[in-house]
Formats: sequence, C-alpha cells, structure tokens
Amino acid sequence: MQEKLRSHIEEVVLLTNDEFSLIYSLFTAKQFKKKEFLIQEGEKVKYAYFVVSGLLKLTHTDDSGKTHIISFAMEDWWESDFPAYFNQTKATMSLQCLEDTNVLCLSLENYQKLCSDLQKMQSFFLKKANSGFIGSQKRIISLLTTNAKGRYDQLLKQYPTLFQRVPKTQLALYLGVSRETLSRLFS
Amino acid sequence: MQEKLRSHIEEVVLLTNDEFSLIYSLFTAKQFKKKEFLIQEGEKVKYAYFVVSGLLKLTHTDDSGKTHIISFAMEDWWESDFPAYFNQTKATMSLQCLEDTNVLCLSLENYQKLCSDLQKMQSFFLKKANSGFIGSQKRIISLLTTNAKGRYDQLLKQYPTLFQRVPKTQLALYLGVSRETLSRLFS
DNA sequence: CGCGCGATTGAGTAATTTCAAATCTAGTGG
DNA sequence: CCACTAGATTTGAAATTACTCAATCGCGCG
Repeated sequence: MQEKLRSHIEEVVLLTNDEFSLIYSLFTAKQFKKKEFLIQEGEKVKYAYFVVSGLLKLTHTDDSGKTHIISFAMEDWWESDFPAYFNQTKATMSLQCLEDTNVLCLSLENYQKLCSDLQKMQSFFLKKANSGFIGSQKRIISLLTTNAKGRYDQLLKQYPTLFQRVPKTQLALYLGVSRETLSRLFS
Repeated sequence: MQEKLRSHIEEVVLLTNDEFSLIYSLFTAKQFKKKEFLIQEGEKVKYAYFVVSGLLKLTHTDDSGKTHIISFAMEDWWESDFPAYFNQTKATMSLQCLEDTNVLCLSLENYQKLCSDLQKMQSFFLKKANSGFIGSQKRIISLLTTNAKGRYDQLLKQYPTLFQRVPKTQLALYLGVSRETLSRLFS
C-alpha cells in the first residue's frame, strides 16, 4: 500500500524516508466493493484518489440520460472529478468501481499542503498533470480522426488487460458507439 | 508584450519586478503572418508558445490525409505540440496561424529552469496544466455526449469571437463533422 | 433448473458522408 | 472601379454508416 504509492512517486522524484512518511500521513486508505460509488454526480468531491489496486470508471450522464465513460482508472492511476475537486463544486461525473478497489484518498487541503511544503511533490504533480493533459489530447485526436474499429484497436493495444476485466458494453460506452455496433465490428 | 505576459501570470501568482525580469529574459518574442507554421509535423519542437495576440490552430493529419483541429489558441493561451515538446520527439501536430500572430517562445530548457528556480512559476505551470487537462476532458465529454449542433453551440458560447475570425470550414474541422453537415445545421 | 447479464443478430430508420454543382464573397491586379 | 479568382458556403442526391428496437442465444451462478 505505502510501497505502491512510494514507488509510484519515485518514478518521478526520489524521496527520503522522512519525506515519504510526511506524504503518506496526508492520505487515508479506503476500500470499495464492485459497483460502489466513490463519487456521485451532484455531490461534493472530497478527494482525489490514487488507485492501489482494482478498477474504476469515471462516467458522465448526459441530458438524455445516457452515460458515457470518460476514462478507466486502474492500478497507479490518479482519478477524481477534477473540475469539481479543484473548484470545490458539485460533481458532474461519477466514479464507480468495476472491481473491488483499494485507494488512497487525498483531500484538496492536503494536496495543497503537499504542493507548498514539498517542492518535489509539486514537481511530481506537475508531471502528472502534464501527462494527464497529453493523454486527454491523445484521446481527442483519437475521437476526431479514428473510427470505432480503430479506437477499439488503440484501446486494446494500450490496455490489453481491460478486455478480460470489463464487459464489452462498458468498452462501447468508452469508445462512443452503441454496443451493437461494437459487436458488429468483429463480424 | 511584457505586460501581457506579466498580468497573465499574476492572475495566478504575484511577482516582484526582479522576478518578472528574470522570467521575461527567458522568452524570445516572434511574429508570424497568417498561414505561417510555428510547428510542422515531423519536425523538432523547440518551443512552447504564449500567444500575445492573434490566433493559431493546432492540427493533426490522419492516415487518410484529412486534417483535424485539436484546438484553437488565442490571446493568453499556451500552445505547442506538448508531447513532442516534453519528450523532445518529432512533432505529430502542426501549429499554424489563422491570423497574424505575436508569440513569446519558451524553450524546454528555460521552462525547466523556470520551474526549478522559481517555486512560483512551477506553481503557475501546475495550475495551467490542470486547467489544460480539465479543458481537454470537457472536450472529450462534449465529443462523447453531444451531437454536432450541440458542440457548435457550446463552442459559440465559450468563444463568441471565433465566429467572426475563422471560416466555418475550420470550425467543422474542430467539431469533427464535414463542412456540409455543419452548414446544414442552420437550415 | 431458471434467472440475469452480456453478446449477437436482424430489420428498419435516422444521421452523416461523399461527390457534384451552383452560388456567394473578399481580396487582387489591371 | 471593375473583372477575375480562390476560397467559402450552400444545396441536392446517392451511398454509407450507425443507431434503435426487438428477439435470440449463451453462460455462469444461485
């Protein structure tokens, strides 16, 4: 649990033991069962989550009631409704377990404390924010330039394990096509 | 020029005069004419750009030769092929002027210098990276949940000036529909 | 065994694309 | 100032693609 977080951070910046215990003391560990919600649309967003193990989906429900998957979050991912988290507003997304999941929770207060007290952590979060931005932009390009079949292949290539872990229905919600169309891509 | 950058940064963190002159000394100013390229696919990406005035489009050309607009960059925006910039690899996107444009250029070296020498600047870039991430995620949601008409309305609402500044052809490339379909949305 | 969930298949419908042509507009040079 | 041209916009019609709705199939689990 601790080691998971530590080695994750140390892929970017090296830490002393003291530094890490300070850091770790600002997180709280929680467990969730499959189908449980970490965040529900309309509610306050207390935490950003570091996924130690398991699998989450970040979803958004549109006006017509259809839900779409914005992203999956697996081991070593950070996830939250970040707009709501940073601006302390109500969630417009939900975060829900696709598997039993262990997370480490970081409140905004503690996030800011980490950033201001430890230059290293600010630099770590900067790196993560940049990767997050780049990842999202890649997804935009994918949605603009590639048809469903291509996007499916890209997803499969990037996260081969997803396909044993979630039903195709969920993949369709991520890819932006109906499950029927997704199914027909293989015939 | 300077004032533009300074007030932009000071929306996030306050600076002393000394701090700002250090910061500004790490930028170089450049001008580009309409249709000129700041970045071309396949070439090295030397700079991230702060747009002082004018308008840019960040584009990507897919395998079939169609180009798509990933984002527009107007006054006060930061833009680059960030994956290529941060990883020092060849560009997979182009950055081109839709109007005559003034920018301030920041090399990766100087970006890193700013981050390590001035805590404030790291904190500024963290804030920017987070907004960039959130903005991209909003775009993903928009692409997944909303049809072309809806996306057009959202764009119009967010950047009313765009519509006097760029032809609808370009908007279609951004929205992910053919210009014919976009045209038909209004009849 | 029966239930529930997921996957597949079919048929009809709706939306979007593509290709083509006509029209309109702004900027250029004479 | 006008004629010309390149780019932008609109419109039409056919073809493609994806969606919806419905029914069926298959599998694992209680």
